[in-house]
Amino acid sequence: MAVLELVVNADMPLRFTDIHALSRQPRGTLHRHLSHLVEEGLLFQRADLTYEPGLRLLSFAHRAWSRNDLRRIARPHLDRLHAETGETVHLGVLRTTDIVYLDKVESRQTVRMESQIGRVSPAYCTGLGKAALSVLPPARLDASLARISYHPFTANTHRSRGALMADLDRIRGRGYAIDAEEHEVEIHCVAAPVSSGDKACETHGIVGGISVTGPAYRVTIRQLEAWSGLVRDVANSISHDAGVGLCPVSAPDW
Amino acid sequence: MAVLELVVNADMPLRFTDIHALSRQPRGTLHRHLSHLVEEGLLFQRADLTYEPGLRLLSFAHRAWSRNDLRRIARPHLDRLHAETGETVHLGVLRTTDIVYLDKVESRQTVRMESQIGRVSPAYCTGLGKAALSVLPPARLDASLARISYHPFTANTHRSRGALMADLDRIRGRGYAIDAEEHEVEIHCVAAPVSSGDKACETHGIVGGISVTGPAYRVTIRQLEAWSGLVRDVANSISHDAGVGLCPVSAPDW
DNA sequence: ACGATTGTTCCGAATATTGGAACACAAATA
DNA sequence: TATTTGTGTTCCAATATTCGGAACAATCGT
Repeated sequence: MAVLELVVNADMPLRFTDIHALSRQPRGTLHRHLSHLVEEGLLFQRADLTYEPGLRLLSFAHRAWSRNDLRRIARPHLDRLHAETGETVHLGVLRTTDIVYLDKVESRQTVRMESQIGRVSPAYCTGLGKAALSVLPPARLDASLARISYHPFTANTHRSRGALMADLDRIRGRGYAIDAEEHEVEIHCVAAPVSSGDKACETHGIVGGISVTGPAYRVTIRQLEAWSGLVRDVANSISHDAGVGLCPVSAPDW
Repeated sequence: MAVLELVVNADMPLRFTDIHALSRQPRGTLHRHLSHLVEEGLLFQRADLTYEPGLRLLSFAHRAWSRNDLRRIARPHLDRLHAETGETVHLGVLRTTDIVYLDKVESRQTVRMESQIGRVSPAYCTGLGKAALSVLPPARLDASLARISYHPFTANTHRSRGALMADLDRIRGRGYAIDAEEHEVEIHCVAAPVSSGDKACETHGIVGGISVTGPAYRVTIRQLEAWSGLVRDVANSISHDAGVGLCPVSAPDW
């Protein structure tokens, strides 16, 4: 898995020696690992002997995405939110320290829609991420915070656990999070947490959020706060629907 | 991997016992496998103890898709083909016996675009699949054909290796494939093969295709044949670009 | 032509996986 | 309430697999 992650996250096809240098595994072992991954279709070996992500990853994701309950439940709400704001709307889910984008409704189709789905962004400096962190039970929050490294993407990015915690307290109080160019410059965002399943359960249970994002020149902080109530309400609707649709012991159909 | 495939391809979250029955592995072994898959984020265990595809699959696919060379190269050509025909255009790649959809340009945005990417369809009864099979070197073609089971999706679906082979011969002769309701009723399609990399190489080298698809009432067989030359030419352009862009020993940038 | 680099194969030693059986818990049944 | 059935989890010795150093080709650079 470490090898797969390494090759997939690279920015270009890697040769055997490149992977060898990065993974620090013995050559014999590494070679066998790569062969297995290629056999399984998780990696693809090109004619020039470089390795790149395999097609099977795509089909896995297609199944994962098209089946996803939260996404299915949230979709009409996202559409509504987009209709009322006119800006880009995201749905994301927390995965330890990162947010994975599950769905998107875009104002203009200039940037291709699916290009964002499956993308991963740090939780501590995005609206979605901070909203999700704010509703995490203490145990899981600690586990996440312990693994964060505070990379300063912009001048506004939180630089310490303390700063993040203070922000999370504010977010818990208001029920929504604001990202004012913390991850990308010229980008503003307002987000609210979505939690599926029973909150009673400390370990399981999906935590995520929805957000409205736009360029800073058009979407001012004032505008974000005007939308904040709406975003929070829509997020609550999704949480509610997700709680209701909580798979009631459904048996497989065979 | 067999367990992962099983859970991902199911139509609903599976319980431990369901997977046990399907996989025929001893309970101890299966339990450990599932635990490992959950640890790795490839599966997710819900509060009701059922298993569903994990989020990590999405992020893997995002990387795989956004980096994919063939897709990047083909995109402008697909746009051109769509502009000239006005119908849905697909790009797909052959994976042993199946076609994996890599990209899509749709006439109307009614059906969501990304819903198809990563989807898998049988090669022997789709235009894309037959086009790809038609340019496969004999060794690889045999390997693929040996693993096909001829499920009759419609009245027009090929039912035997012989029928498929005869069709492939025609396709080789003309340079394009026609799918007249072989996979789905009321759906017509014309496709042409794309082969990236050096054809000299027998084992490596990507084989795929592009297609124009539409409802049978609007896109008649006559219409398909009118488009066939265009589709073939665009496919050749993509093959050419892919051959040129054939990664010339590029070193990683670190 | 020569050494350096790269990809691949081999095989005994070390290790992790296997799977049957026992365990814990719940829900259903008597 | 006692008993049974079903379900998820843990344990551990036998076993099969992986590990990784070293040898082997093939290619590249000079």
